[in-house]
Amino acid sequence: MKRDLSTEEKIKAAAKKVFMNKGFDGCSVRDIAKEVGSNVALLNYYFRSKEKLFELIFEGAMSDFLQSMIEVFSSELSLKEKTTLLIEKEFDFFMEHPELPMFILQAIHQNKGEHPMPSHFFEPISKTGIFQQLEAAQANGEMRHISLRNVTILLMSNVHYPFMSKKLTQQFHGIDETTLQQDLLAHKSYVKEMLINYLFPQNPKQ
Amino acid sequence: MKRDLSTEEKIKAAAKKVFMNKGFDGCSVRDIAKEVGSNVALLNYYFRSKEKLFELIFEGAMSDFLQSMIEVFSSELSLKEKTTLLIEKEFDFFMEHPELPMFILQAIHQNKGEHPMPSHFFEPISKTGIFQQLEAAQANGEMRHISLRNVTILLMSNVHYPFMSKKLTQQFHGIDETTLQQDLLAHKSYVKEMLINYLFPQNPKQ
DNA sequence: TAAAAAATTAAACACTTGTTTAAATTTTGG
DNA sequence: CCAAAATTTAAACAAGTGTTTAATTTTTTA
Repeated sequence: MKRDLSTEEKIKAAAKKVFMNKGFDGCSVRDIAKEVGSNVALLNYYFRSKEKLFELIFEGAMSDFLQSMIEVFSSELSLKEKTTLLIEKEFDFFMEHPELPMFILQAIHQNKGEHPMPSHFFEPISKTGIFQQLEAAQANGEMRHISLRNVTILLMSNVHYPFMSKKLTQQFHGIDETTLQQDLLAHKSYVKEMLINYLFPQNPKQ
Repeated sequence: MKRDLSTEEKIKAAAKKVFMNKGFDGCSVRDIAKEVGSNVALLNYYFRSKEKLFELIFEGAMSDFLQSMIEVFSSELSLKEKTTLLIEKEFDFFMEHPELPMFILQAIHQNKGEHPMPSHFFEPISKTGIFQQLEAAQANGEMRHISLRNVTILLMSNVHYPFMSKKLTQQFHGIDETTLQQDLLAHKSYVKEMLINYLFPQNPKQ
């Protein structure tokens, strides 16, 4: 009765790897089976279908994707400190998992897998009280008056995109992985300085 | 002997639409044929294969993608003015073609289509003399000392990403297309102010 | 207008797709 | 140890894939 989970986990790991590299449409279940080193039917034995397997991988990825956000927002820091820490943490995380932003955005863009989204992912973040803190900081004069949504766009743009565009950047400038890695580290500190200066100006406007 | 180009163009238009929406792997040639309202064999009659057709679409998209850059760089303006103008133009362009950034980055990410890239796209930009202008502006003290590559990453992040993440943003915040459109317009002016302030500071560092 | 060329089609090709079936193997529990 | 359950496999399934062929229709041109 007791089932050995190692096979199930091996399939998930293989599926994650293949899905990340080729996308849902870009791979077949046989590609994944080959990566596992087993039969195709085994995938449907553990997970009911290719789609269900993908949804599982997607949810895990999404969870990782939002992890730093919740961690940082839950801490007892000023908004300025939280912003710095968030950029720091997200950057370090995506340095280790550079494929994640593209995977997430592509899946959502093409509506692969069921995305509960609205409340399912929004609520945990809302519960950290970050929104109230933002309003308070803006009322304070500590922070520039920008909507939460626009702050989000600014942050995500500067943190996610550089990893999504890795290949484009490499091909465009004709540089190798190591050089790009250095550029990304430089980008991190630029973004920290630029965003902090902009969002928390010395002489706040309005 | 004179061939009517309208069919060929109709196929290209349909292919562009379908490829943009579903990606190379996400669609079949029959999907495209259905969009055209014709037979599958016709696609291979005009273009030799699905892949060749995709490469054509990709190259056109890439050309559009870099168009504003070359236009602005070729003008007779200061670097600061060029930066403002570039953000302005790219934004307006992507407002009209929001799917483009995701299409390009996804194609490159998954190595769909042959990407000549290195010189083929880099050279025309290099020929505008923008690199010399950048070095001069930095020697001047007019501009912050940031490598060309990092300037590129900063600009692209803030201009491309917001369009790539449209669906994510909408689902995340639970907003409709019109509201997002307004956010994007706001983002444009934020980015202009933020980037200009950062790249061309009043009291330049170093 | 009639022969030649071009455009369009339906049908078939060989192959891959995700999934299912049923048999074989391994593991488990009494 | 041995039946029962769980796991793994090979094989087959129907449907979909990109591409090609050959026939048909339309257009061109002389």
